[in-house]
Amino acid sequence: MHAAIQLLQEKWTLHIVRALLDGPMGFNELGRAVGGCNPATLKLRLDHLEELALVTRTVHSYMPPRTSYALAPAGVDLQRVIMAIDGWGREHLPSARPHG
Amino acid sequence: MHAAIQLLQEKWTLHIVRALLDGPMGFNELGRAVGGCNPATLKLRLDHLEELALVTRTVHSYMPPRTSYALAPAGVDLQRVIMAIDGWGREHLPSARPHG
DNA sequence: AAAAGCGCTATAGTTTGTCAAGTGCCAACC
DNA sequence: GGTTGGCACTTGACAAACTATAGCGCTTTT
Repeated sequence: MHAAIQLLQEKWTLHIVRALLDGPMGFNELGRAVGGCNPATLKLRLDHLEELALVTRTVHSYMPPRTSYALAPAGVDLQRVIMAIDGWGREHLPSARPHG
Repeated sequence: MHAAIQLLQEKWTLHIVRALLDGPMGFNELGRAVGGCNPATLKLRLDHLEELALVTRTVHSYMPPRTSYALAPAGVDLQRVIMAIDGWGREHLPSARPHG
C-alpha cells in the first residue's frame, strides 16, 4: 500500500497509464498525450514502469528510431484506480465545464 | 480528472487521507501516522485539503494548543480510491511479507 | 536540398519537499 | 517550584524532484 502510493504519486505516472489505456504509443506521442511531460521525466517514469512490469517497451526499428510503449496486464489493472479517481473528481472537484 | 490526479500526486496527500480514515487526529500525531512527514509540508497539504473541503480542522483549545483534523465527506469518499490502490498494490507489487 | 520528426540524452534552472531549530504556553514530574 | 516535554505550528537553509531547451544521427516529407 505504501509502495503503491509511493509509485502513483510520482509526477505523470497516472497520466501516463491513463494515456496508454487508449492504446500503445511512441515516446513523443505519449509525451504529448499526457499533456506535455518533458522527455527526461518521461523516460524516468517509463523506465520505472517497465521495471515494475506495468509497461512494455517494444523497439520496432533502431533507425529511424521507432518505439512503442504499451500497458502490461499489471498496468491495465490500474484502470480500476484511475476510474475511481475519475469518479471521485467528477463528484467532488470543481469542474471547469459544469455541463459542456 | 486531470485536477484530481494533480491533487493526489502531491506528496503525502494520499497517506494523509488514509491515516485520517482511522479517525480524527492532531497535527503531530498525524505526522507520525503518515510515516514521518515534515511539519512544513504537512501544514501545506492540510491547508490545501481543507480548502478543497476534504478535511476539517477543529481547534479545541488555543492554549495549550489542541487541534484535530478529520475527514469531511468528500475526503471519506476517497476511500474508494485508496482501496483500489491497496488492492492493486497487493496484487501487483512485490510485498515485503508475502504471507505474514 | 531543406525542414521536420523519431527516441532519446545532457545540462542548467526552477519548483517542491526536507531537516532542524525555535516559539509560547501548559501539564507532569521530581 | 523549577525543569522537562509536549502541543501546533513557523522559519530558513538545504536537497531532491521536475522542467525547459538544445542537440544527436538518421529518415521521411516537401
